[in-house]
Amino acid sequence: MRVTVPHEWPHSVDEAAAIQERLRPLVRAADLGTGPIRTVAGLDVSYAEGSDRLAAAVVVLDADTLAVVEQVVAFGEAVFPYVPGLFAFRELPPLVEALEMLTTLPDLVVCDGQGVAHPRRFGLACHVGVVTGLPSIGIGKTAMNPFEAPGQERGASSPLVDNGEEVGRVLRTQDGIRPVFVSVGHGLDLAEACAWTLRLSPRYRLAEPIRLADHLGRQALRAPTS
DNA sequence: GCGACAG
DNA sequence: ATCTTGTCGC
Repeated sequence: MRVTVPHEWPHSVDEAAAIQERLRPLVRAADLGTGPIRTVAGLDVSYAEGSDRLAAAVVVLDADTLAVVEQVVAFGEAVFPYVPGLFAFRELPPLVEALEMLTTLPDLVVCDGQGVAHPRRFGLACHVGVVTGLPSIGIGKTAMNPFEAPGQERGASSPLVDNGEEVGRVLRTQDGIRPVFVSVGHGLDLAEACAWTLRLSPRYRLAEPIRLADHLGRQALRAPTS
C-alpha cells in the first residue's frame, strides 16, 4: 500500500508535540463508513541490543480465520529517542516503510501502543490511522493512567480515564490474565475497538496480529543475514 | 522540586 | 524495547 506522510519531521520534542496537536483533529473516533473488514494488519517494532538497528514487522491476517495472509519486515535505525508521549516518532518511520511493502491493503490496523489514550489524544495508533487513512486500534500492554482492575473473566472491562474523560478501556482478553489497554486509533468507536480486540485474542493476552508481528520482528533481527 | 511516564 | 534461569505445561 502507499502511505502519504507529511514531509516535515520534528527536530525537537516541542516540534513533535506540536505536530500531534495539529494532526489530532484528523482523528475520527467513530465508524469511518468503510466496507467490511476482511483483513487485519498487526504492527510491531523490535530493537537490537547494542545498536540502533531495528526491525518493523507487519503481519496481515484474515479477519475470520486469523490465518496469515502476508508478512513483511523493514530494517532500519532509530531516528528519534524514546520519549513517553512521543513514541510514534520513534516507530512510525519504519512502520510506514513496512506498510509500503505490503501487497495487501488491510482493512484494519492494530498497533502495539496507545491510540487516543494519550496525553494529547494522539498516540501511535492515531498517527498510523491518520497517515494511512485506515481504521486503527491501539492496544497497550501498560497504561499511561491509573485505573481500576476489571473483572477476572475474559471480556470484562473497566474505563480508562484521563482528565475525567473515558479515553479507552482496560480489557481482560483471557481469564485471570492481566488486561490490555484498548483505545481508538482512527475510524471506529471504542466499543468496536474492544470487540475486535477480543475477537483477535482467542488464546493469548495479546491480539494475534500484534503477537505475530512481534515474533516476526524478533526473528528477523536475530537472523544471520539481517 | 522530584519522580513517573506507551515501547 | 532489551537484559536474564529455570520451570511448569501442553
